[in-house]
Amino acid sequence: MPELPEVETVVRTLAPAIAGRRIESAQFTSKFVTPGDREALAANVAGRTVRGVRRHGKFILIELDEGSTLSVHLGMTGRLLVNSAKTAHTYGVFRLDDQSVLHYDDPRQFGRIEWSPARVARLGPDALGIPLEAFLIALRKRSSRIKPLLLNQSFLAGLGNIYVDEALFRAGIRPLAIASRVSRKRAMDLHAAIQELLTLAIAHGGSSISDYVDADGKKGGFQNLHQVYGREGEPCVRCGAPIRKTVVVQRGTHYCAKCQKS
DNA sequence: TGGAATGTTCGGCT
DNA sequence: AAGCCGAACATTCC
Repeated sequence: MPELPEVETVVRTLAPAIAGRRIESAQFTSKFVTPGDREALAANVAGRTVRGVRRHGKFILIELDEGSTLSVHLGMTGRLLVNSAKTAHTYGVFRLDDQSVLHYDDPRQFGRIEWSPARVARLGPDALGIPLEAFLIALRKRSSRIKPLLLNQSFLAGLGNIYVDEALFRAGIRPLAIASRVSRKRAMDLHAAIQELLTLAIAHGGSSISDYVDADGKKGGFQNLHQVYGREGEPCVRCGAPIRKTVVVQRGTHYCAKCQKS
């Protein structure tokens, strides 16, 4: 479910529901989602008050008392839902002091709920708001292919498979182009494309491809505005040529062979 | 039935 | 040493 726009939408819908609330109790029931001592984690969370909810890349950071932070990564199919019905894949339950309940659901269990994990510290700058110059300098230093690089969360945090394909299309760059060899002009276009794309996607509540919903259970609408992702064989919105689909680093990759250059 | 799905990590190799 | 690649994690859906 989750790339930066979806995670941001979850944060925005979650924050008003839980900020200022005291967590009466927590319960975790998946050894994958909550590795290690689940009961200790639950005990640590219980009794604390939610000071705020933030995001870095695809991580949701729930700030608790005394500067402590609970991090939630939604993986592929994770959901944080306020006052939803429990399902067969509910692996986290938070009871709040206003009698509301926050559920963490995740069929594939690729998501993680952890206490200030080290991997948050290893994240690169957030994709939304990275300064142009910093982006240009970082790109010039890398000899790897542009798509894998943009998917690398320690390089840039927040983009995933959908938004990388969409951003590269908007900037006219092939997914396999070498990062350091992208012209300054196209690199500037890519930076602008990423900012515009993420901003627009957030305004539409994110993309609901299969089962993404926000904390209130509402779907996003940005999937209707995708220009290449999920449009294999359909005409390019710019030139009319059919959108192609290949595999790059084990991920489905969509692009227009005519509009995107190496 | 096999393959693909919005993600990340790890081991092995170069 | 850094970077690339494939496999693995668990489940659902077509």
